[in-house]
Amino acid sequence: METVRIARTAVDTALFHIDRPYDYHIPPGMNLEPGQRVIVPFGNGNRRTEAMVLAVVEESNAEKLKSVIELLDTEPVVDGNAIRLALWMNDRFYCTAYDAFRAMLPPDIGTSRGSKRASDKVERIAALAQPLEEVISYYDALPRSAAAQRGILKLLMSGSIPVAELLEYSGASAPTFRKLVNNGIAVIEEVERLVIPEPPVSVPEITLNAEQEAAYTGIVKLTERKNACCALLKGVTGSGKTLVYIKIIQRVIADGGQALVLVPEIALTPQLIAVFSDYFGERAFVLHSALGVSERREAWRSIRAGFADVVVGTRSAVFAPLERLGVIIIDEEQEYTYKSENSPRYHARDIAKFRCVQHGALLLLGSATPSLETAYCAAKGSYESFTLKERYNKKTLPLVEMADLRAELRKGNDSTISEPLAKEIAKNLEAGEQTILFLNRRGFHRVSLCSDCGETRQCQNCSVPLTYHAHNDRLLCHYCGFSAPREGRCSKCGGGLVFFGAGTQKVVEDLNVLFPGVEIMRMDTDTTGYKGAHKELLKKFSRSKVPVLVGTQMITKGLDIENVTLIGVVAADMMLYVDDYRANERAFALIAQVIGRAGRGGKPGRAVIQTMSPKHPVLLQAAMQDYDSFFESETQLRAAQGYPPFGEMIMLNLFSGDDEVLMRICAALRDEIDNAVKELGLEVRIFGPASARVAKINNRYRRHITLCGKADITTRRYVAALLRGFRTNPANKGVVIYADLHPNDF
DNA sequence: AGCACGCCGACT
DNA sequence: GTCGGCGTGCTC
Repeated sequence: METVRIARTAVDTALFHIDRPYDYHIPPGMNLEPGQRVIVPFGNGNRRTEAMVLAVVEESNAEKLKSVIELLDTEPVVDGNAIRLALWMNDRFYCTAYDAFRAMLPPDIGTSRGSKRASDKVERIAALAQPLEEVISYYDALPRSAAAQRGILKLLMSGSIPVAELLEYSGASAPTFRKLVNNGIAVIEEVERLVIPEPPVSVPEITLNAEQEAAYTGIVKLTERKNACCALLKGVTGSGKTLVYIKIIQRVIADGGQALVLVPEIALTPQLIAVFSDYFGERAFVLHSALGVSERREAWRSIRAGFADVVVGTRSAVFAPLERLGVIIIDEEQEYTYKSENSPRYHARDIAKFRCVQHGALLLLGSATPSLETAYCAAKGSYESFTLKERYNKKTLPLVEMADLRAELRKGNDSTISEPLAKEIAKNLEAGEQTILFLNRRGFHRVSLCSDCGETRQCQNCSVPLTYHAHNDRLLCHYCGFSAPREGRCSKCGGGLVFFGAGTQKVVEDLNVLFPGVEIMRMDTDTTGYKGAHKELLKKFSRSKVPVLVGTQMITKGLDIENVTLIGVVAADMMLYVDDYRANERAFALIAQVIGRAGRGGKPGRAVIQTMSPKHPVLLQAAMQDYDSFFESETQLRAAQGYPPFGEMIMLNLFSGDDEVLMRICAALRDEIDNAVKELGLEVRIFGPASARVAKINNRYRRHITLCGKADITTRRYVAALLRGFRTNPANKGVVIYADLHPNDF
């Protein structure tokens, strides 16, 4: 039987429920390789669609196949490892295979065929224009006097060489070479050239302290194994994690490898970026969102061409096309920015792990407050673990005071600033030292709290706080949908209930009343709208010694100002009592981080934490920066509920313009899932349907159903089949569904 | 999602 | 008789 070569492709417009490899004839004369993009006809109307060639295979019964229309790339834009990664993502993150490729490629890769741009550097390469025998006979026929020509030809016969180098080595003049070209013996080929960057000449030597040295030697041993493995480097800000990173990267490079460094957000880590370019010069590439489309494409091309020793970037940089990966470092690995909220909904850590396995590389996770999942792996020994305890210049822990907001309420103080905090601010104003007030903005939903005992009303099924909804005057659970009428008094002690939700603006107003005439700076997403604003504000705060800075999340990072000796956590409860199983984890990390900012140099730091629950274990643990005991207690809570790391979550998100329809379909879906879970014997709990935290966006209502438990292959296959079936069922018209593994928002 | 095929009502 | 309504079904 006769076989023909066909291209197996991942098609762009194929939506998830019809996504599978599609085969096409390769027209005669077209040279196709896996990893190249093509245009193919797709669907009844044969619409021209982009597709990625996954494989070229021999097929015998290929009569009814359509043909590839056109080749988009002169050479592959992704390699075999990347194709395997994309197929894995397709299986795991409920995205189409093409979605995965899109995430790997620069946004506007365009057609990389023959479109040389003015910005590209062009190099002139000299080559022979005729077969070797012809050249030899020309060479032999040269007169004795033509030494220059002979010199040129000798060099050229051993291979092509840049014109400039040819002239230099042969000692011949440009006109001599020109003559050879005119005689049709040699040619000049213009080749697009990427500038090969040089490492910086003088690299400042790094000296590690004993602790850093121990971590470094341990980690280097892991990279030398050339066997994929994971390690956790635990160390507070200022303990010198970056120095250890640099040393390890230097070592990996010396071994012929490449390093990939991920950071949560480029804008917040300017110092880190600066350090990398100091040490690795032009061989370090930074991929950040501020890069223009063409800059990004150029950087990507240079990296793919092998000119990078180190790539530093945010989440999407995890796909950087490095072929000799020796180590991937994820700094502040617990940060939620590593999870993509759009398809493909991947976590950079998962991608990094997969790539490390492909390359036999080391995955190094760095953090002062690791995610519970990571800490758990380290605790049970599946990750190696290293700790840096000592702080840079031996700074001591700040003195932390708990300000009891219940007492403030009893005193009649309903402002956002408690008396103890006000007193400390006054002290700082007098001493000419600076103060930072931190307010968490995430989760401004209204949680009811008892003003006497500090208790929140928890969901009976999910052990997360119920949130208050004004539209129906009820308390709701965002996990399971449980709802209860709002109570007037605390069920434990009968005390009065208060709701909260304050913004930075209110804090500034209250400060203006307390300290008239004192300059107050505000830093949040409102005041850092444009690019670079964040940096400028920080500079201003540091230079002109503005007495008080009020800010959100963003002040917890990239801030290292000696003169800041007081930190105020304005509303610790707003972090604690969020209806999210990771609330404790986030609260601990944020509070530990922010109070760690107090005091540098000689001056000791102080911190005031304002709360309704001054005895809350998480607050006390954060105040002491005691991660280990936080880990102990939190692990027990998670285990009891089966939440990660003791179970994995898959969230099904559903949208519709019509809430009635959405509710009906969600209820039916839940029944269907219940049955399937029983039938297949899946080890999962089912939550929901519950309305999403932000229940309505752009007039589209959102609800979710969440599976929590063992996300093994059977469960994942079932969810994929469920998604496909949902889309094909006409009863679900008008409702959009997608699935999210390890959602950020549960 | 698109796009075609297909089987019923108001026009030339 | 035929132009076009959008229900149903497939996409190599």
